[in-house]
Amino acid sequence: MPGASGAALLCELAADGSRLGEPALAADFAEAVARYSGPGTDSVRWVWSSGAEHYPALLRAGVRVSRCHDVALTERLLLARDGQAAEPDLAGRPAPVRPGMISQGVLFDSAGAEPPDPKEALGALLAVHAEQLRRIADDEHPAKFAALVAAESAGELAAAEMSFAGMPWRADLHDQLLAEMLGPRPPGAGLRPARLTELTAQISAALGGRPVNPDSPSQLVRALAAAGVRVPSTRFSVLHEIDHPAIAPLLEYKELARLHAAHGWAWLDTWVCDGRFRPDYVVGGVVSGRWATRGGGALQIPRVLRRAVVADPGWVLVVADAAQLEPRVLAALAGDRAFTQAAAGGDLYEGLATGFGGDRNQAKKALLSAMYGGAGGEAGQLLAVLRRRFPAASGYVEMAARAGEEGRVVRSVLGRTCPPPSAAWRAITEEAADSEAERDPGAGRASRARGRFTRNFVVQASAADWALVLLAALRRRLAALPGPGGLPAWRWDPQAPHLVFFQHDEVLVHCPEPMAEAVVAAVSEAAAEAGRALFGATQVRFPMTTAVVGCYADAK
DNA sequence: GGTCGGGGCGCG
DNA sequence: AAAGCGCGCCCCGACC
Repeated sequence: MPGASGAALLCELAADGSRLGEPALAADFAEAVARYSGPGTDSVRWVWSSGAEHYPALLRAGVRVSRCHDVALTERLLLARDGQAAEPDLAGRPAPVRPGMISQGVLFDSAGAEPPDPKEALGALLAVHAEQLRRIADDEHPAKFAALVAAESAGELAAAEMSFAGMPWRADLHDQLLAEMLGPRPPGAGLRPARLTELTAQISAALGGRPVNPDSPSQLVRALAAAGVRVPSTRFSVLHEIDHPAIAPLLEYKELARLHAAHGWAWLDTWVCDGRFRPDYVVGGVVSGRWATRGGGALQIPRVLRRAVVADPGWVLVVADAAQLEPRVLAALAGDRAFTQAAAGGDLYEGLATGFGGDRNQAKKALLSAMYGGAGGEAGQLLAVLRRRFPAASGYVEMAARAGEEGRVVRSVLGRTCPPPSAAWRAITEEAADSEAERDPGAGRASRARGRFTRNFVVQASAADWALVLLAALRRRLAALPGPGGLPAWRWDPQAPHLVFFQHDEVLVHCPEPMAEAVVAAVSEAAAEAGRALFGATQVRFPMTTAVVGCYADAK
């Protein structure tokens, strides 16, 4: 850590969170962590206010930790469980922060604003931590909730390490791809690439010659109407049905303009440095427990740009994604026998298809409708089939939907809890009405919308639980592989395999080519471990599709 | 000059 | 009658 601010106040704790001995001042936190990391210290778990705040500096000092309890992330899980989900009040003020939380911790930084007394800050942190352990033990399912806390905390470690390592990214290939599609890089920042200018001219010409800004949906709707084409919107699904000379250049424009705006040269300049893209992950940033990222659109990288993700010379990428994760999770959650049978094989939808006259596509559509709350078109009929053939699975999501419609909360398999309904939702849905006819139609709409949310939450959040446990298990197994440099596990080893990307149900490991086989094995062991951690002895399998490639685009 | 909601679309 | 979940990000255009 830079300068004089790398000091830390440390205190050993017992398993119940009580102090063992007096706090000790360490002049160099990284060195202190290293001291606690020798052989026989596998069970050490660092308790700190926030890994996001403290771990990157350790990594820069070449030190990694294997386990931690992240007080900030844990507090958020507990608050959500106890129905205290943050909701901005009418004045837009942020939710209150509990004393001793978040900003104060094991570490103090003399460079910052007037620091709190370190001993007091440490005392507050320890008190919150001990209280968290009690609250976890009080959970309806303490072991599962503790597993969730451990996985969330490990996720923060993995996130910091992935940002530190960075995803290999060839700026030269990215630039080449952009040039092929858009024309050469424009000389100035605000200038449009040649191809977009050409397409804009073609669109305007096809619509009668008056200039039209293809980025403006309202201008497009008007210009199309003037040309005799009436459209309710300008989205792709609407436009691509239409037969008109303006449509082809317009659709091409939309695709390219988006690429240019979201992941074009400006993105490259901002986000890729020294051959690495370093996303800023927000662990648990989505209510379902999925991660988000801050800037960089790391979880929306267009598939075409995977060409630019290339392993270093002598290295490979192990690309692993969970096959049909959400339906498998539903099968295990519901314990549906027939469904579980289908999920015991390789292709889940194929296994379900017998229930739908052998039509795999129909089976898939029915399942997605059940998980998302779709009801329109043929979905209704397919859902009826699903209900008959797989009663426990559809019953499970129907129950979740009903809970949501009634304003209750639902939980993932490890106990992540969805937010309670907003005050506005309650006001709309609880409005008294003398008869169904007088009821505000908005009430039914809001109620059903929340039902779709909770219906999906139980599946999406449980799938996120699974992926998080997978990530934590894989991280641990990778660290245990004998590294080529022979460094101990507590040292960050740039020569060893490491996670570089995580996207909901997919992970990338960058590793020396000779170690690829060991990494692939670690992935499948981690997947099996995640299945056991969530569901015990279920028959449902959670297979990973794994590819060892030089370039991300060559996976699957 | 800024903020903010909507349209649209990338990813899962 | 409404009409499939979760995000982040871009641009536009209305508004202050």
